[in-house]
Amino acid sequence: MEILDKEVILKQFPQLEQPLLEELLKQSTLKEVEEGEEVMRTGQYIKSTILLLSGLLKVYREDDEGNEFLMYYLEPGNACALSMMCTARTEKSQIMAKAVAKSEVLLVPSHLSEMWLGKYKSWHNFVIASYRQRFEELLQTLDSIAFKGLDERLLFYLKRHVKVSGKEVRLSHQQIADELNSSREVISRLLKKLEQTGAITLHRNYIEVHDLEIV
Amino acid sequence: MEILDKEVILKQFPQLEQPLLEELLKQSTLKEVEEGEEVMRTGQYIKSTILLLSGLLKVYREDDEGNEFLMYYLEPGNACALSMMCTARTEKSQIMAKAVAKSEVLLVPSHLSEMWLGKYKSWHNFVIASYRQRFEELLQTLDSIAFKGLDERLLFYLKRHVKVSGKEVRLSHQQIADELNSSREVISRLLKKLEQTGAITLHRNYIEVHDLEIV
DNA sequence: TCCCATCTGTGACTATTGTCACGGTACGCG
DNA sequence: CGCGTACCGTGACAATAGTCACAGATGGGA
Repeated sequence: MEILDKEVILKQFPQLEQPLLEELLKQSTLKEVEEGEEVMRTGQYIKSTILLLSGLLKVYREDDEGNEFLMYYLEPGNACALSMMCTARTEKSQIMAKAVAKSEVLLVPSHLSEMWLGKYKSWHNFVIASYRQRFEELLQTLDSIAFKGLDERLLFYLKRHVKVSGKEVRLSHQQIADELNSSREVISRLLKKLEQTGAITLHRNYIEVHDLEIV
Repeated sequence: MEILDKEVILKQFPQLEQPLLEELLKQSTLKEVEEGEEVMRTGQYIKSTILLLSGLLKVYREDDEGNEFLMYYLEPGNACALSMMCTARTEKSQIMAKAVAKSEVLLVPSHLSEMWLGKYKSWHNFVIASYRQRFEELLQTLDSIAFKGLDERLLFYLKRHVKVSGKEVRLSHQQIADELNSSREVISRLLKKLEQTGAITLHRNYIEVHDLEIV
């Protein structure tokens, strides 16, 4: 645990009121997580709200057979309000959060987070807004799975990835297939088609995105 | 708007504290909805939290082309905390709540609901618990769509329906197909297979469920 | 009672997605 | 610089789900 730099927090969470920030500094834990490291898993003992200071997290679902699919990304300034919500069940499927890049997170113990809901209006608003945003994103994911074919889902996936990490998508076809719960060959084929339209260019281990709207 | 029977509310929501119940009686609106009537639609002007007193609601997603899929059911004693969450967007997809049977709902204006979060501990707990439950159910639906074939999804659907409305499932194949965002013929075929295992018996406009666990 | 609207069953065909097999390519490391 | 490992491309085939066409069943009014 390091000394928290108040300015860093302030910059990411300008909407939080002063006294709340003071408490945040005193009561929360800063944690650095490496790329690929697991940040949260539903049903774990420690329940905290997670505030992302830097880096990038992906939140995804994993079933009992190791299948997974991406729910959404968390960017700096976002909170994973989910963690407040998750009961300590040890059931089959789980929600996982993993660092996509080296990240810094702030862990707020659940009891504090709950208390602050009443104590600090700005916290209350922040948590509600977080929920709202995450929920909307989850619904978009849900829609694309329920209503769309794999080709459109791939497009949706790429757009989202571009939004959080830029036009150089450094992923193998296998990784994409995993996050869409599909198979490598199928993704390769679809990507090839996309390349033929001129929307992207394929390279080893990364995809250069030109324009995904033209498709 | 009728005179609210305090005892009815009390029975459905025993976990709420006395002064809160008083306020509920004064400030909320009772509404009767007929079978098939729409109770909520995201993006509508009036934002309220919905408490279900009697009957049964289904909450589902509908996209711009009229496709739909069932998210979950709401039973008496449940709240649709979602309505607090839904911004007034007029986007493509929507969350809808519709009465499956004649129902009575209590509408709590959003600003009160939010205020009570701080004022009444029991309300806070109730809302959080509602979220949690609905969210878990939504995730189950999500799982079944993402990871399972249509046969398993149908089973899951039937089980859930049995849980809320008993072993006589009064639905046409077409209705089931709609709620699973599939087509009638496919559902008919799968149901036929289920009948052959002895799990169900098919009739016109209703399905007699014997045992869905044996499959 | 008879007729029509609705519901159900089924075969044939198509489209999409997943699986298998295999060959080629690029990169990193000794 | 060559060798191995991971990555990518592709054809053939299988499985699942959606579509079309049509026939038969059923039940509720006129």
